Amino acid sequence: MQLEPRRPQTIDELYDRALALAGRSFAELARAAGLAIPDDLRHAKGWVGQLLETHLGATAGSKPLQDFPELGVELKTLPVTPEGEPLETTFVCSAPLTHTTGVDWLSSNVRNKLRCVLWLPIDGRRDIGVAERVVGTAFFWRPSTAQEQQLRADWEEHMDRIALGQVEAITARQGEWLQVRPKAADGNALTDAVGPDGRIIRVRPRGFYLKKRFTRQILQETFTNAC
DNA sequence: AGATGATCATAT
DNA sequence: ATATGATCATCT
Repeated sequence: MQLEPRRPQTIDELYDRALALAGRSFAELARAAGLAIPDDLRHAKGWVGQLLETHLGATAGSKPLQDFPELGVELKTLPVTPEGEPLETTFVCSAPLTHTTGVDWLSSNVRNKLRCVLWLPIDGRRDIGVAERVVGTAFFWRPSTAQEQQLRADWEEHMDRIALGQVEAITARQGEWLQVRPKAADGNALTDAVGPDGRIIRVRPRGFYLKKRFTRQILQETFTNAC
């Protein structure tokens, strides 16, 4: 296979290219991309995501943009079990801990990131080597009205706590579908946040993550067909 | 076993 | 430190 470094020009082109990856092993994709295959993902957690980005022509780098800005599409890999169950939560974006006045759901990063997602289920089996794992069938998703309400309700609950200086009281157990968890390089990473008395405090950076039950719901509505 | 809290790599 | 890409590893 030839690697396609061009950016896809249309949604259809992106979709076709993503579907063409179904069934392919990470070994062949890595070889085509000229990438070395890690023994495991312990020290290469974002490796699969980057591998797929390369194959689909996404903009590499650290820019705070969607993967395909012209198409308004965000790419997300989703590790799944052989039964099609999500194996991990899905990181969405970092959580703003200061300057939160005025930010509402409609203008939130969470909503904007999730407006249109190209999900790429990937073989998440840890009992086989990375090279042997394969890509699943890609699909486009936009949140339904009901799903957007689920996310909005959780987002508002989290943002209320953050705005009220209760960041440190936030637990990953909170939120039915969307949770807030640490998102940092290590325990030394600190950022500003609003403290209980309204003053600025230093805390571990946090991020919004989709709980498994949310992505499970997406997978089910997508792959459940009437037989 | 599954989820929570912690962590890993890279670029800017 | 912040953004991107996430999974690890410990605890319950």
